[in-house]
Parts: sequence; structure tokens; C-alpha cells
Amino acid sequence: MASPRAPRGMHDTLPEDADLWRHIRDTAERVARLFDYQQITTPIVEDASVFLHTAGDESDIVQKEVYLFDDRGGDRLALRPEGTAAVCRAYIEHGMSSRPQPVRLFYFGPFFRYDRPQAGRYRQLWQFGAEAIGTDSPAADAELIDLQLTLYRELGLEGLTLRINSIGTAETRRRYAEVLRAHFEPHIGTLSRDSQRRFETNILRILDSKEDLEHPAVQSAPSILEHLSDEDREHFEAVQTHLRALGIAYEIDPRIVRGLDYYARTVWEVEPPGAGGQSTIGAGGRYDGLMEILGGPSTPAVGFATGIERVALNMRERGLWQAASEHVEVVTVPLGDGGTAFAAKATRILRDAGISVRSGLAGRSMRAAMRGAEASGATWALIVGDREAEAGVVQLKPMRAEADQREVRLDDLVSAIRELR
RNA sequence: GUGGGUGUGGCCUAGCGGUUAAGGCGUCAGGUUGUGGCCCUGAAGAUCGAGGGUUCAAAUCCCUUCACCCACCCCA
Repeated sequence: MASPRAPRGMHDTLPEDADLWRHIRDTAERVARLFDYQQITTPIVEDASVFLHTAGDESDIVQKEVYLFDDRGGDRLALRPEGTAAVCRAYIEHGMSSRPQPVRLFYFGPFFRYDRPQAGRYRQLWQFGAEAIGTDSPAADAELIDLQLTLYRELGLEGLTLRINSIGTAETRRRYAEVLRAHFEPHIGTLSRDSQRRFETNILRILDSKEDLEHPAVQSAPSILEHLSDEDREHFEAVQTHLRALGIAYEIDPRIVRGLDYYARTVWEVEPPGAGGQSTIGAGGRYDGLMEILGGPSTPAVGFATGIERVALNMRERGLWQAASEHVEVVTVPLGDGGTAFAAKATRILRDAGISVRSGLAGRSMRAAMRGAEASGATWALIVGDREAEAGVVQLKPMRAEADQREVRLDDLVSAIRELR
């Protein structure tokens, strides 16, 4: 009986929201081009293996968040839960390793995760992301961070915190996990249930548990930074050197980890002040291992993604965006059959001249039509009755200024408006 | 996935066991002959998220379910 609603965790973007979204997207694309990143658009669905094999079997994405389905031909497809793996698939498929390296790409689009919705977390979410593929240079890591922070600055978001960490290579993490296992083993009974689960599934995650934040064993846990290889450490220090050269402030947070297996070395997150639950507005990292998992040649790469809903949320909270949509310039008020026909003619002429016009529909009383004209927010009302039609003129009435209404010949209408606006 | 909160016309809210569910905003129409914004009048629009149950009687109590919100988990 109940009318259908948008699927859980998915939302319509109404006209009053569209302007903010367009502004964010336009700004993101502009900033990307400032850094010479080029747009890539990949399908919203991929062969399921693109995500399932790359994310790591223990990750939540694989365990429960991917929308999976078989199409009519029996192919196993997935709604994309993230962008990086899809971009890498495209990189391999189109032989981009034969382009000048690194290949700098950005994307903007919807992603899907079957997750329990809450503020700032949706089942359909939009992300802007950028990737530099084909370089292990720490300068590339810093460049992506710079691009990301530039975007936030251009949007007016200030006071953000950049936290960075190095999680080393997969090999480094294997060794570190052993160290952690030895460290937590004696305390496992006193840890929270979640941490006990993580002890088995992803022991690094115990470190950023909110529940066990104050637990002495967590406080005293060895830092991954002490277990980096020499190459890892040099890379991480070089990233920091580049950041300082760019004048970018950062905090080192050894507790940042990642759910996805293909990450390596640098990882980072950006949070707004007063961070609460779903607060991270963007995060990035290096993923040197991903290409090989996808069957391509070993190719180092680094990138980030930022959540558009979370960016929009922050902008609204800080009053950086008031719903101030652009109004149409002209609204017509047609009266009578002759007036209606003549108004249509005037409308055509104005639109051909690039002037936006909202057609007032015939058949209403003039009072009603004028009320509608008022509500449209238009700068001018164009009143066209049979009298005007016969004389070849229109009444041009300013709706927002104190100036008088004036009669204008149809031939002079465009120039009259251009002169006055 | 776990725990908690909320759910009344498009929006905000009143009503919290008992006659036809009230108000504001918004929408539409009208306020004499071709002119808006203020004001006035009127209209449309709610089986009170949905489905069960208790009761002579339920928007009001109970159960289930769905959705949203908050925290955890995870992540953007």
C-alpha cells in the first residue's frame, strides 16, 4: 500500500541541493586540471573480481558491503564500492603503461556500499578521487595530498587536520602483525569484544578502536613506525620533506591503518575540527600492490578519494553555502490568444539571444499570473496581451527594481534587456 | 552487523485513550473590468510510516515491520 521510496541509504538530489553539488564538482574538476590530472569515467558496474580480489578477503568491503548480482548472461557483476581498483583495471586494459608516467587521473561519480546508513554514510555515495599511477616517488604522495587540500581550501573548508602514517609494505606489515600479536596476546582477555575479533581478523585495527582507546595495552603497543624497513622509512621521510616544502601542516598518527590489503607505505586522512562519528571527509594512500593483483605489471601508484556528501555536510554546517540558486531573467505573462502567441514569439527571440525565460502559462487570471511571476524570482515580467500583439510591442516590467514598466517594441526587446541588466 | 532514539497533510508543529485530527508555512483560487510583493477570504491536501493486537473506544497502550537519526563497527 505504501508508496515506494528511494532505496535505503540512497537519496534524491533536489533542485535546491543541485547548485551546491555542481559547485563542488566544478571546483574539484578545476583543481584537478590545475594539477594536470585528467578525467576518467569508468562503468558503475564492474566484473565482480575487480573488487573482490583486490580488496582482500578479510575486508568489510568483500565480507558484506559489495552489491553483487548476476546479469542475464550469467556474468557476475558488482556495483563499484570504490574507484581505485576500477581505474587500475582501465589503466591495464588500455595499456596506459605506455603513456608518459605517471598517468594522472581523476574521477567523480557514484559508488555503492551495502552498509547501515547513518549521518555521512550512505549506500550510494559520491566521490571525487585522483590517482597518480606509475611512480613510487614520494613527491607524488605529497602532490596528491596537496591537490586534495587545495580542493578543500578552494571550497572554503578551513581548520582541517591532515594525519599521515606509513604502514610499510605488505612484508613490513606481516612482520609488524607478528610483533603486535605477541604484544596483545597476554592482554587479550581484557580487550573489548571488537578488539578480540580484530585480533583474529585484522590485528592492526585494534590500534584505532575507540572502545579500547585508553586501554594500557593499546597505549603501550609498539608503533609500526619502529618496524618500517629502511626503504619504507626513507620514503616516509621524503614524503614529509615534500610536505614541508609545500607548506602543508600534518600530524603523524601511527594508528591510521587501512582495511584494504593493497595499500602500502603512505596513508593519510583529513578530518574537520570537532571530529565525531563519520567525520573523515577524505582519505588517501599508496597502493603499490594493486596492479599485480589485477593481473597487470607491477606498478606503484598513489591516490585519494573524498566523499562529496561529507564535504557538502561540512560546508552547510559552516554556513559556506546558502541556498541561493540563480533566478530566471524573464517570466512571461500572456493574456488572451493573440497575446499568448506573441509571447511565444518573444520567448523564442529571448532564448535565442541567450536570455533565460520562464513561460507563464496562459489561462490564468492576470493577478494569478503576476503572483506566479513574483514567485519565480525573475528580474523582469514580460506582459503580453492582445493589445501588445497587435501593436508589435511588449510590456517590460522590472520585478525587483523600483524602475517603471516600459513598453518596448519586440525588435528592441533583446537590446533593451541587455542595456538594463 | 550491534545498541539506543524518533515517525501526525509537501514542510514545521499541536493533540498523548473518547464527538467530523488543530494550527503555521507552502500550493491553488478569489478580493469587479489587463499588473506582483503586504493584507483578507476560500479550497485542495492526513485512512496520524506500515501491519497486527488490547479496548465499548487508539494518532494516543502493546507487538512486529519499514524508514530516518545517534553511537559502535567500518569507511568517504
